[in-house]
Amino acid sequence: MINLEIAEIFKDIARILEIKGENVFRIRAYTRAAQNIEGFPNLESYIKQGRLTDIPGIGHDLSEMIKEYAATGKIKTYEELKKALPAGLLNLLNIPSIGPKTAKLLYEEAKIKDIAGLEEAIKRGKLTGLAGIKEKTIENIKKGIEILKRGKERMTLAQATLVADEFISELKKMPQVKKISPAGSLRRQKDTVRDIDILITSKEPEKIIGAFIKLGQVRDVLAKGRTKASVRTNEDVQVDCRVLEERAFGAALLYFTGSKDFNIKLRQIAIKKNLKLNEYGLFSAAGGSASGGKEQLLAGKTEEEMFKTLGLSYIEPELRENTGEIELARKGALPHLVELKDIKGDLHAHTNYSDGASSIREMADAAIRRGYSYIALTDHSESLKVAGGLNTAELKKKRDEIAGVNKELKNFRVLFGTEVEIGSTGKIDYKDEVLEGFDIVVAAIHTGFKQSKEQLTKRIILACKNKHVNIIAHPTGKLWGSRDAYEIDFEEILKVARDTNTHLEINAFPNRLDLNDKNCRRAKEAGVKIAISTDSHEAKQLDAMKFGISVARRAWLAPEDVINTLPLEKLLKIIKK
DNA sequence: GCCGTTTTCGGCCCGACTGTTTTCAGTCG
Repeated sequence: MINLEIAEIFKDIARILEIKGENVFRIRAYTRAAQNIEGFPNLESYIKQGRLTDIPGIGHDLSEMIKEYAATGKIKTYEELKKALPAGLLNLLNIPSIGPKTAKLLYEEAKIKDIAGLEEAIKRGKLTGLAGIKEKTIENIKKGIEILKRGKERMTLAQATLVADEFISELKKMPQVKKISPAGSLRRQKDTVRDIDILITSKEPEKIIGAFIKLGQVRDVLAKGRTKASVRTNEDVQVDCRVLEERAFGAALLYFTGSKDFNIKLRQIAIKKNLKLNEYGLFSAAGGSASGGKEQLLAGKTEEEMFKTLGLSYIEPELRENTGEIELARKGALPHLVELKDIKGDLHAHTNYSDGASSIREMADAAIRRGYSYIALTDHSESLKVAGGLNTAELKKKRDEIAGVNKELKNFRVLFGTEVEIGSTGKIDYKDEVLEGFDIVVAAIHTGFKQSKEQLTKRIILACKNKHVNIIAHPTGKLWGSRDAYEIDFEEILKVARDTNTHLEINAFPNRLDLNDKNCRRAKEAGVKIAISTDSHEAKQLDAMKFGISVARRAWLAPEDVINTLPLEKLLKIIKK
């Protein structure tokens, strides 16, 4: 996608400028622009409408570059800059412990042009003698190359939650630990997480840090100080731990939850109010050395008082990305975000009729235990043979069994559903008279991902136009770690979905999380309502709902944006086409 | 290079840890 391509270019430009030792603010501008552009899958429509400078961090120059890339596939400034440095040199910056200064030194003083060259130079002892580089630094570079080569991708939110829970439950056992909380992107509930931050309050930081680096899961200690340490686990996950005093817990939580951009914005607000914001608290600025002015702690214990003192209403962690939430917090106009307890049922789940492991009754019981009042059991349709798609005879049997279960259950309803195939031409694989018999129809693409953007878009649009299709499941087909999203004209699909009263799904299954937060926010803005569903293939998996909620909250969804927050009668009414 | 509820020019977030240094630059988050 064009936005990702341009984001990569801007990141590259930033790195080239870093090595060249350019103005740090100019570098930051490119970095920030890259981050923000990544979040605009619909960049083309912004270009068409001449709205590029509406994107935060995009001003005159960068908007020209974006237009240039869209028109010619190249950015002249970038092509020029690239000539200045060997292509492989930027890769050195991917090595932990090597930053722009070191990369520059290695290139200028040792003629190192890429990682292979660096390894060769280390072997031959060519690095010794370079200014500021001694044994320890060389060791760290070697380790850094190792780490890079083992190259862990980001974890899914579910995996990160698991790792963090493990660490937290171990550390909680220490009597010195007062408060403990995950922070960072995990607390912001991003769909994937690179490393894990854990925040602790205690009067005895050394003891905590000492115990932390000795935990069973820890393989390497990357850094260790009095109040802070970084380790890598046996599974190659980096975990950072930071210990502070209790009176700074709110300030620290705010700071370590981020995002970086959010923090910078908050500090700018503090400065304007003549205050200083750091991880220890919010302070009135020192009155200057002449007055011997002491800075005074105004807030720090809780996040709530931090926000309040900054003149903002409380901003939920999932929103903290500096994409407009701070401005709304200033006006007290933030949306009320959907919560797990708002969910009344699951609208996409499988049973042992197709490829699931649990029976109809087991799925119903599991849903009841979670406080739901309905569940749609949406087994695969006939053409998806690999997943045991149901033929007409099997459908009848399933419908009868559901009717029986519904008779037994009070205040709960099992919906007779299906997940149908959107064929390679957009055709649904059950006939209309069969589709009519379902309470709810979920449609999805499981084959033919390699088709062109136009074809894939057309398939989904045709599915939306089918009068029996209520929900498009996992609309972009992304599978974390194994399959990229297929390309679709999302804006076009949103229009048709809205006009045909078709709903899009947040598939809450941990390696899907599709729609993602950004697409989902676009859907809300376009007036498309969302279903959050787990796609469970076993009763226990209904618990994945919480990850779908995370996506929804990051997408700014309120309960009224989500159809399965509705009671059954209203739900059935609203999905009618 | 971006940006403005003090500004269209002059600012631009802040601190811990490391390794190499005798006071700090580089890296990281």
